[in-house]
Amino acid sequence: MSTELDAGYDPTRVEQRGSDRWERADAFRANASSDRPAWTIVLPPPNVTGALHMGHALGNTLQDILIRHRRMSGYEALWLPGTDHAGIATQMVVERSLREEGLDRPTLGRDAFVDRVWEWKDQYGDRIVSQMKRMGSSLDWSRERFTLDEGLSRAVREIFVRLWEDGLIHRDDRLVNWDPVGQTVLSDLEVEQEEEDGHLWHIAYPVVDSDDRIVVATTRPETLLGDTAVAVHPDDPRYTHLHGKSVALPLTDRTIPIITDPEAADMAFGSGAVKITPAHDFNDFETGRRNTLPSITILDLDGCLNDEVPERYRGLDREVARDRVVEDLEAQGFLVRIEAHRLARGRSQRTGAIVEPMSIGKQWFVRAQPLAEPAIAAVRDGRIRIVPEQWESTYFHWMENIRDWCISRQLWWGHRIPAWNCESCGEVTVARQDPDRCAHCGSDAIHQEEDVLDTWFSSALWPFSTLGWPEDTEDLRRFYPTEVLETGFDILFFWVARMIMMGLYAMDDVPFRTVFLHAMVRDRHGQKMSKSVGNVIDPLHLIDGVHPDRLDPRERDTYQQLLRDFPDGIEAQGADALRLTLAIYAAAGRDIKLDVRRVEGYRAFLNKLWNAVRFANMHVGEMTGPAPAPSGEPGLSSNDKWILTRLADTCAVVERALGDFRFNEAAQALYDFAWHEFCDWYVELAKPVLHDEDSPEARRAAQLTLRHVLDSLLKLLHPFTPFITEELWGALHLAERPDELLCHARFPESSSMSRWPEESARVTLMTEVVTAIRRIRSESQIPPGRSLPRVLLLTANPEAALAVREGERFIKRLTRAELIETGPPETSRPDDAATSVVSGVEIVIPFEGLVDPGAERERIRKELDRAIEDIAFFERKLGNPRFVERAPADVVARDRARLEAARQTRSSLEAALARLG
RNA sequence: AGGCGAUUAGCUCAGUGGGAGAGCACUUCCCUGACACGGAAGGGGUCGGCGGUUCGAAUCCGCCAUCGCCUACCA
Repeated sequence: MSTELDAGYDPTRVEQRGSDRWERADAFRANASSDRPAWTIVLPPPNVTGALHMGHALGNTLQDILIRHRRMSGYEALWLPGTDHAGIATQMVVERSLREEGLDRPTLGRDAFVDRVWEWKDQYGDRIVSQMKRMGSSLDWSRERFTLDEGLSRAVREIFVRLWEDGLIHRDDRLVNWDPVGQTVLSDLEVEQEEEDGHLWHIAYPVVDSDDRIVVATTRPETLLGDTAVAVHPDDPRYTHLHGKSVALPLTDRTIPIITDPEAADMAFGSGAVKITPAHDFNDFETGRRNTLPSITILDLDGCLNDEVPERYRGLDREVARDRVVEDLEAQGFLVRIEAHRLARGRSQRTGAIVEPMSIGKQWFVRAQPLAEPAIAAVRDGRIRIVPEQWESTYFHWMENIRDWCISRQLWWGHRIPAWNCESCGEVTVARQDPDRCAHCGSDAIHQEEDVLDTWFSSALWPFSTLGWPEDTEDLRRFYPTEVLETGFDILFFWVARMIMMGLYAMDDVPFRTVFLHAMVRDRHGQKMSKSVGNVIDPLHLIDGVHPDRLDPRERDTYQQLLRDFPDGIEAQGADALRLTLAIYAAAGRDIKLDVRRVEGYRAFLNKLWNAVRFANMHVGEMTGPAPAPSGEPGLSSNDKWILTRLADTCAVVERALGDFRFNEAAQALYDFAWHEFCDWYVELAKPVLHDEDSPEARRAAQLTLRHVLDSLLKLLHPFTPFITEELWGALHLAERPDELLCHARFPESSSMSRWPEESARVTLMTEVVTAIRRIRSESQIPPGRSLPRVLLLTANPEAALAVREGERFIKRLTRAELIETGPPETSRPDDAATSVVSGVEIVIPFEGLVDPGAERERIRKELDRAIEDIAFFERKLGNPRFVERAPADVVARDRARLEAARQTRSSLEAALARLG
């Protein structure tokens, strides 16, 4: 362990050392058999294919702050990591690499393909894991899990069978969302609605046995080929005469009926008539069911038109077919008009493909409503709290209108559905153990369902499957329910809501007590980060630095905005600076517009902290061991008491803020205390004492205060900036045992800290006097090198008098004053002097050739104007009888005191002006 | 269409009932023995607009404007 600290803070070195030290000590392994209360967070498992992005960085930072705080506060803290197999994403990645080898999935076959995915996972799957370690996340890697590992697969199977047995899983042939690129079904949630510019085509359908035509409008003219009816409202007078008739479907030789349906047709919209395509539209599907219409599927799985349509459209992609259909309609006189129209189109979240509503046979669904009811109750009665609270209404709204969850996916990478279809009797057998024969007829002609389960089905079990469920393990008993679930609001429904449903179903207890939803990280202009926009900020670029020349040319597009803002690249800021930035940005309920320059600002803060510890080390370097509060030290000065009091106040703010997920408030309080109170004032005030060999008691008290404050400060900061604090704490030799680590030290408690309000008030007043003198120096342009031969500090207030007398040597030092004279306001003072008043203390600085009288008159007039404004303000306020009557007594008293002070200031300044002539 | 949120210093943001704050940027001065990733001092805001409640409003309520986000089956 090095005692000597480098002159400058180098995050890269510090963080490497910190990681090594924690890893060697196995510092974050939770002990299930300890007698401390358990406190658990499960890490939202990132995709194995993923790379660390700002959302992860933010989530990891906030979770690590919570878990480190609890670990240091006497809890058995477990933060459990793992990754998610990410069905579609991973399968796509591996298929892409196969294509590069000239292979494809079908030729490889299912088993060989799955083997390839596992190979890929073993090779690349730990990228995100090592990136998370770089963030300083204090995860218990000994408990790392993967959604497809053996234990979790058993949990998935068990829950599937239970749900099936309880009638909560069923099969149905409904319209589902088909992703023609991913070649799989998607749940409603995985489809993103996107508004685009499109058209509305008005098409005339000729009525059979009549010269009449009925005009329908559509955004998708090609689906006309699958129409099986035209619907009108039964009460629509325009169409009464057509009830019961049929139309000849253009471009086909089919005739379809005109039906009446009050739900399908809206009289007020367009022509009031609507074409019905049951096989390719969710509404039309329902209309079809209500009216027992046939359903004609016109698309194949690739999104191309199939043999149900006339020959000239077969095999065309739907987009191409659309153009041809429109052309043909126009040529044949069926096209009435075209309007521009905004429409929402569903796109696959994973592949970006336009999703087609279609039927592809029986799919597996979870009946969501029975599971949702207890999940709603858990939030409503407060067993689960959602932070920020505003998300609760969103949660309730979704849960109360929840729809069945389609869980089958036509993929190979995932948990294969544990269901066997019987060729003999057609029944399905769902079983915990792979069956040999059909449970219904005993036939051995059974084969397992080809589909796998939605990845979110396995992640819904994460809070208990990772702890060993369905086995009754020690971990499960000890660490479930978990405490906090921290994630982005964008997966509130995908994941959080489903975990609540599954946790209550499987464990009969909530999976976590608090849901904390963090904001989205955007670029500095508030734009969502995206590769195509080129405004992505990679957390690792901030941590390790980035130089344009070292960027892969292909990555330049992704990071073009960063390269524009920082043409010379960015220096390594370190994980600590990034974490502190994110913590300070993380005000509840607001998006984060990340400005890289702010990271640099917080890195500067850490450099400041580093140097403060270097300073301390020079003066207390010989001391080792714990640094208890020096409350009873005989030499304890008011300055010492002041900083100890401010420490206690800061600690209280941190405690309250962390308990309430107000990370920004806690971090900001520590920043202000460390820099603007400890470094700016205390260290400067302590310097003369530390150098003073003649007052050993005072010197010792200052040394002990310095150590204690830094010890507490490093502890308080540790959850935010773990690396640098661990390093500095080591350098100050504050450990009880040589192998003790800061991450295991005891977090400070404000309740056990002493406060000295009177001494603190005096020190605060002294600092105000110092600032006032410096202001005169600066505004009167007295060169910094010149000392002030004489300064008078005059006050009628005994406490203020005590403060300036007590602080005399410090005021002298900090303002370069050679002589301080104190006294009552009656004291005679020279005519040629600069004057200022602060907190009832009149500051008089004789010119001695240093100050220009004209400029000083100017300066005093400005200060006088402010005093006069103040007097007017408070006179007006206190002159209002209703204010004096109704405002709280302390507010009135305080304003009276302020008025009195302002009047005194005025008379002092007027007198000073008079003396100047 | 509905719901939620935002609008505070040039930029990015804190601040929820008692005289407007931070970081960065800006101006002046200073390489003083922890730190120039620094120090000292300073300039800059009718807190989106209009009404209301209150002794008192950036803060609570209503309306409007602008911008986001999320839900929704409008052909």
